[in-house]
Amino acid sequence: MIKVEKMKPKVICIVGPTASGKTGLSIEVAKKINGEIISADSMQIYKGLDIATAKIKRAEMEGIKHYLIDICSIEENFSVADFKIMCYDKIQDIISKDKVPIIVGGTGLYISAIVNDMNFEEQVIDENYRAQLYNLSEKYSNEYVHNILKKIDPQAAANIHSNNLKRVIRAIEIAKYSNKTKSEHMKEEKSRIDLKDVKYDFKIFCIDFPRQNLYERINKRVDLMIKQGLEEEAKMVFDKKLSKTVTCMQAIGYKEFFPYFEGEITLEDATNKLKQETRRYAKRQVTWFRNKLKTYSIDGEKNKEELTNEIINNIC
RNA sequence: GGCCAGAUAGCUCAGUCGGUAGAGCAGAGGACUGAAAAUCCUCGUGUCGGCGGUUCGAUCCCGUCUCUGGCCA
Repeated sequence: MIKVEKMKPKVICIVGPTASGKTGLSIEVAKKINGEIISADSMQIYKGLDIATAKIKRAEMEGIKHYLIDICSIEENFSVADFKIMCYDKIQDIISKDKVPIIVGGTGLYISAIVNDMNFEEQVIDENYRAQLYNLSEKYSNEYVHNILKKIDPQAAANIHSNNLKRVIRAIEIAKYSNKTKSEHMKEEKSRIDLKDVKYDFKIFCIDFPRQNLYERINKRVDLMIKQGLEEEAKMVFDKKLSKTVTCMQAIGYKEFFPYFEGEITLEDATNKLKQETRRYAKRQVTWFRNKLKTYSIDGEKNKEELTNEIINNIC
């Protein structure tokens, strides 16, 4: 008896904390398996944010096609929901060309959205309502807003700490503007994954380093960024005087320089702060990969060729 | 050489009127579904510089030594 099963197309994901060498490795893998690369990086989406985001340069691509880089201007809004739609489109495009999609990036939520086929419905974001909720928290307390959520979605409220205002408010918004609450959405997703009702066969590789080693790489890379002109890029962002809610104001590599531009700290202080923030970010990334994704761990200290072979051996 | 002030967590320091100690920072772990490079939660045992003395008991008092600052020669 031969069991005939329709094979799902394979999609390779290469994840890892910042400065782990994803970019270089992904090029090698793409060359070997006739692949094309989709970036899963919440900041490389934006045009003009180049040095701080360690965006790949044209010359480094070695002819491999890259998608979802430089698709928004700094002032535009972009979210996981947009990413999910676009990324699924690109996956389909690449497969239809008989090539292998390789998703490469460090934004854990973006990877999860793809791998778990998260469902984002059409939704309007009501800035006024959001502001109203923020006002309530200031006027009364975080607990006050948390209590509002408790009434409409107790399960979500139990999962979100009352101080995590951003999340609490979002959960309230979901309940108000969609026909389901947040916890109902999540239940649905879970059952979909349990039924393995996902379109692709995702193979996720995570580049791991001993922490100390990774931190050294980060420190070195920040120094390199400075040499490449990070200060100027940060000044460009600074001079735009954007509101704090604009995405690029959250990127690591700009806001750390602002006190320096204001004359409050030295360049050295700013650089050290930047290194520290990057290290902390890497730690959060590692936590996500470790606990949210089922990854195949590869040792970042091995050379690119070895790693490429390891990946290829594991996808066949 | 003399005088003074220090020496306590990886760092900066607080404190114990004598009952073996705690903040900030650093660091670690965790959460995460439309801002995610964001947002949020949890975690503090260290010969209280060495050696003696006083004391039931010393990180605290006394002596001495070492080291680090400062001042005077």
